[in-house]
Amino acid sequence: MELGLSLGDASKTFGTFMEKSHDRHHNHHVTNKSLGFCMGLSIGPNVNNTKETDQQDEDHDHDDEESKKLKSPEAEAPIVQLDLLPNTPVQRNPSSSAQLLAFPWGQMGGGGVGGRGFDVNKFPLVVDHQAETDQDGASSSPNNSAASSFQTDFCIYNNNNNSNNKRDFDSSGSAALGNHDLEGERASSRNSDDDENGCTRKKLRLSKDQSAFLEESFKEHNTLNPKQKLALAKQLNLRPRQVEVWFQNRRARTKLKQTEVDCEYLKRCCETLTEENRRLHKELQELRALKSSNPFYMQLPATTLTMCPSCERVATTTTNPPTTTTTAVATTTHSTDPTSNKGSGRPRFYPFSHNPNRGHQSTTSTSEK
DNA sequence: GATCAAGTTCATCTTACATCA
DNA sequence: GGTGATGTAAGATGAACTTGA
Repeated sequence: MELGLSLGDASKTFGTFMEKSHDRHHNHHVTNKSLGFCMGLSIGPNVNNTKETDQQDEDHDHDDEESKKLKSPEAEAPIVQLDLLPNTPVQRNPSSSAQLLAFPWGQMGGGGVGGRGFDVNKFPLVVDHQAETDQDGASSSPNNSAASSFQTDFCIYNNNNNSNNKRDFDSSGSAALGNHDLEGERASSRNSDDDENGCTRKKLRLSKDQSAFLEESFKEHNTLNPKQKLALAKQLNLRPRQVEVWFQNRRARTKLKQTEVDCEYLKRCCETLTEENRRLHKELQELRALKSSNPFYMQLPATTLTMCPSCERVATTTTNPPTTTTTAVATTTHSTDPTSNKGSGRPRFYPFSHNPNRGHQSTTSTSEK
């Protein structure tokens, strides 16, 4: 963890550091020049902070703005590692059809049931054919399977257009290609306009059961090997390509969510440190006033702030004592309270605000020439 | 060649609002 | 004026696609 704190002219002291952090190390940083405050934050990768998700609903209006800023490629660097997957397992309704399913690789319990009892999104002919094609070693690249998926999808829709199809999905999202009528009028009109082959991009909403099942499998493995993908696709009556895309999108959503949580966390860190900086400024002004009123007061050696590598707390290093020749002396107040950094879910992230011994920092941060 | 992340496209859904009978 | 039905635009969501590594 790196932390730089500059009182006074922030740009002089840590400007270079901030630039390097921003450009090269992709560190999140916050600057507040109006306060003469400069801060660089870098958090190690092994910090678990699931508790933060409880707070992310607060201050939502401001979050939108800041989250957009932090969603830049630089800000998306994995500064912190959060586990966004819900720890609590999804409640499984005994009557839910999802429970009738067994994960193909047999790790979710109840294995071996197969797809029995799962009666949504059935593609009786086309899907099986496509799955076989993929199983035979066909590429799952977009150029192959994706294009063919359009054709297969549209073939289904066209076959169903013979009946009076008006609406494909119900509002609850429980679309079932095998049970519900598929989009008819709009699809057919679009297809005739867009593509001479009648193969336009047709989107399908996965049913709740399918999504739930994929979600469960995602909890087990957020990536799939080809065997798992094929088995899952077969069990859900989806094409392997669909399963693959779903997992890709799911990983992207997880990452996006994590970025939002990170943004929220860093925002709170910034607020805390800003408040601390404000307090220190006030204290500095008081000491300056005291010094000016009594010039023989505060005849102390110059002091710089350093970070203790072991406890990552602010330490003071006294250099060049004006009246002696002793070497630099570093003093660090090591807190014996292991809970002194609690409260944020990220230990040691608040070097200031969680230390009850304010005097430790205040007396060491105010020495000036 | 397969896979993945990142970014994008686009169909669909949701919601708020306006209009009309 | 209140109410319900209908239409529409804007935003959100998610499946599918493209590109580059």
